[in-house]
Amino acid sequence: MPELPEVQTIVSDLQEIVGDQFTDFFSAVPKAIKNISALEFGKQIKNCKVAMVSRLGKIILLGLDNGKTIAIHLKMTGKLILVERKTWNVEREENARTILVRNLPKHLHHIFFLENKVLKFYDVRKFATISLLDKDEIATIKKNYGVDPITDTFSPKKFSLLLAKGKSRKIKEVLMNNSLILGIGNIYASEILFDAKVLPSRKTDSLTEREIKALHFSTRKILKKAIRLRGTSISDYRDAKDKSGSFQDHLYVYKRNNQKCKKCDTMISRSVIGQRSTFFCSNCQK
DNA sequence: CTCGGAGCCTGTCTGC
DNA sequence: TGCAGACAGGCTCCGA
Repeated sequence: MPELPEVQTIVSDLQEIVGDQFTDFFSAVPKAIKNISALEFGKQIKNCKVAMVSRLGKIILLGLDNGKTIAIHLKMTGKLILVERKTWNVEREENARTILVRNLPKHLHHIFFLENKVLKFYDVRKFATISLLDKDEIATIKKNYGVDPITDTFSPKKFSLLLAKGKSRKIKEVLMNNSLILGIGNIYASEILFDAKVLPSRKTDSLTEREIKALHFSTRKILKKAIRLRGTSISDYRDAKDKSGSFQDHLYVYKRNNQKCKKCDTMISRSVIGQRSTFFCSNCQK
């Protein structure tokens, strides 16, 4: 579901829980908790304060005051919704738990109770994961991860080097490869390629200097615009306040196959690259 | 090593 | 109306 702009939006919303303290944790789908049992996870985070909320690629990181970090990956359909604690209209934890467990809404799989807030974790397809990591484990993930495209480290020169590492693979696969560039998923890959006027099936080693520059520029432009618009809500993405983003109104190609290109009236095409649907304008993109 | 394909899950939509 | 099949925002694992 969420790509970099959506995760970034959620991370901004979650700044509200910095300084707040976990009081309880409930999981209806314990399998989603990866490196530890749900019970142990709950025990370990109990009474910990949230020291910081950040993002590593598409992974949401809740840094705790005991040095550990809760790492949440929303995958396709994960949703984090933050509500005021008083919304539950109960005074005691036990009451909240009982009421919740008895009337658990569909797809609400995990609940983080904090002193002032409740963080609800929904996930239709059960792909999303939660882990509790120490500093070394975070470092290992970082080591295998590429560059974050909205940071200054992502220079045109750096981008060229990454493309060279991508060898003769298709440009869309390289854009979506997290060991090279972080956070670009299926929606933004198609949109970036349209903006840069490059066909998704082009091999990286066939790209001209000018096209590489355009791709670098469009990557930042599209991602930043999407962050400004608080993400793309195609079906079920919502931010942590349960509101839709609005980038879906600015899509040029994604899921617009058999509709006219907004720039040249050519029909938008769909193909499959790396098992993923790919959308492009065969006239605008070369 | 790289690559393509299956798999994880559930829901929705399409076409027969 | 029913039902099978395709498809969905991500990523990992497996075998060739």
